[in-house]
Amino acid sequence: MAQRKARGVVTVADVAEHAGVSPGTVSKALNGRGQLKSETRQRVLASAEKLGFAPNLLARSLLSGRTYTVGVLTTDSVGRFTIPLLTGAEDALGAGQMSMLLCESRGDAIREQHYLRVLMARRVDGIIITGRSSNVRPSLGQDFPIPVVYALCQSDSMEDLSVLHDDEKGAEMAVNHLVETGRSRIAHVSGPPRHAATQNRSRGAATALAAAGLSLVLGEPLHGEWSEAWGREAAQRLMRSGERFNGVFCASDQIARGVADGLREGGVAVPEDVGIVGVDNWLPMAEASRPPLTTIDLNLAELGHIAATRLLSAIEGKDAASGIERVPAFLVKRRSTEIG
Amino acid sequence: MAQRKARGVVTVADVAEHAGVSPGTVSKALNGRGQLKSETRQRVLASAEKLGFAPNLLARSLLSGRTYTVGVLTTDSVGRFTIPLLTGAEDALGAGQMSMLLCESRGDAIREQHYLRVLMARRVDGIIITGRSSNVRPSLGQDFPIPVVYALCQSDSMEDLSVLHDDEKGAEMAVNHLVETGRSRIAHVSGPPRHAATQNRSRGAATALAAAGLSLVLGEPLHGEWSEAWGREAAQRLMRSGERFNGVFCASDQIARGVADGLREGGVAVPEDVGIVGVDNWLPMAEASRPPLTTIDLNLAELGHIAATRLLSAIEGKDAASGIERVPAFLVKRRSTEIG
DNA sequence: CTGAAAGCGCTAACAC
DNA sequence: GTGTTAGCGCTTTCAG
Repeated sequence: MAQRKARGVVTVADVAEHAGVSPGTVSKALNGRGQLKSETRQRVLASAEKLGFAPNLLARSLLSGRTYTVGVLTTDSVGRFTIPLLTGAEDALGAGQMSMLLCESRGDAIREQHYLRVLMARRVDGIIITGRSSNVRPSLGQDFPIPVVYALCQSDSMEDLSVLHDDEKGAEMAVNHLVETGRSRIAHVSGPPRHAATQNRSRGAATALAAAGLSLVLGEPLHGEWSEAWGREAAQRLMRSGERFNGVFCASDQIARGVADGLREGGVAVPEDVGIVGVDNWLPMAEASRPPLTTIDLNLAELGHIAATRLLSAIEGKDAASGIERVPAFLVKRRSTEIG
Repeated sequence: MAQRKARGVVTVADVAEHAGVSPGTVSKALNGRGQLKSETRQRVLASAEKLGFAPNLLARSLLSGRTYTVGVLTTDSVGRFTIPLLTGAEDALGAGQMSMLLCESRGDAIREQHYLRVLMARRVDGIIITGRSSNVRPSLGQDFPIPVVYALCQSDSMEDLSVLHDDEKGAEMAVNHLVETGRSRIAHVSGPPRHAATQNRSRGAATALAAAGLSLVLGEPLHGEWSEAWGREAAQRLMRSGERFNGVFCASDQIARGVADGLREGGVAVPEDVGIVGVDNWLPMAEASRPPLTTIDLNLAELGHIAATRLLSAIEGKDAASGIERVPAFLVKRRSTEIG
């Protein structure tokens, strides 16, 4: 090798020499293992400090078989939904001194295979697979050699653990809140019908309405894109339909904001005439909306935290959970549903 | 160690045995080094394939002194601005088979120190420091043992390389575009005065106006928060000022959107009466705005790509660049400045 | 209580 | 052409 004794790389041997002990002793002193005279331990610690010793984790990992690293593989590119998830995961992992190796496969299967190989070669202790495609994705399989947790996206195998947000219960909370604030004629403006999120939110809305003895204005959800433009168009349709309505549950904050704008510009007062609830608690939308939006927060940071925690358990050989774990959403109240 | 021969961990020794050769030969065959009979090479490759051999990168790194890993340390938490940057960095790194270890220090100096220690212990080949605080941040120092590049945030030492977006030139492009589309009475609605971004954008606007022989409507930029609400308020102020104006350069898309809403609701037509340009090309804002916003894209993915590329050069011992490298912004035209 | 020695998985000299 | 050996930096028996 060209680089012998590269700049400043202090090893246990160096510390040992400086402290006048053997490398084995240094190891014991630094890791608090074995029986050492406390004076020796102090001397070693002092030497280590003085030389600026930083243990080489690679060497340790080679020996222990653990890298204290988890791979995070995002199937689509890192986006708005992945960020809080990463933050939550880091919280859970950081406490266990684990690090995150980040890979974006961008929906490309070839890339995904590549990254999986890389992560295995790097001997990560476990993998979090994430990605927004809230529709089901193929499992890595049961004989994948290390623990895997799916976060925010669902594996097609129930042997795997998928940690998911709770669209359905979230939608129920939204509708219940509209009902509790006195709205009885509720419409539902949603996203593209093929998305799992759309379907789950519609189902939750239906459940809550049924429980309240109500039914959806127009009988059906209105489907469109996840955009403000669609929200505005939906507002037009509602106003033109001739149906009376005093509440709208929107499947995203973008849609909700569009609906709020559409209604206001059509002369309908929010929240006085109509209450609106969105989903996402995406602050730039929810807070900038006129009025600011009451919305369902899907609790993605918590989701990331839980996914990481479950992965850690599996890595440590504890009962590996499986199936689907749903993380409860919560309601954030703002002006769009205020009464009085 | 508890776990001897953990599940499925195939080593060169296993491959060697299976192929009836020595470990050294396996290494040569797999890495295309040395002189081997091609038949032997084939046999080894076949065995490796069959056993599902995946080389342990840790062992290789321990030997070579390189981990093919870079640490990415975000000073504030990962946000909207960090995402494209990460994507760009990954593009550049992935090509070189490097992986990214992600650490969020969240603006906490203790955490930052901790993560730096971790990254050093993991023997990363280099570090990208990023974070949105576009004001200057303290350098890690010249005797930091591995290469460091600052991306999106500026080091206080000119010995370091800071890769930054180009607020000033971007602002010039914005104002020039307004001028080229026939606007001569241009106002500037900006963010908080203490932010570097605010100052740089104002400076660029002033330069471009001076070059066109124009001066700012109201003489001064209007300062407020980075929000739509501020944009709406600024629109009111402009309309009430009695000054004539036909162009507004806004220092963010959020502000620009607020201005567009404020003007429209005040009976001013955009783009017919007034052209608007924003900054960020933040699609959920720029495209949802009515009308959609012409805006300056700060090219953050490219910024990430460049930062990673420069880091790779430094790691490979090439001329380590220093000082400030500005990544050119570009203009994205949408309806808010359309003419005819 | 401390030192010596072996070995994690791999690669690079140097023999043969 | 291929095998053997040594060693990357660390931890962990096992002697002493």
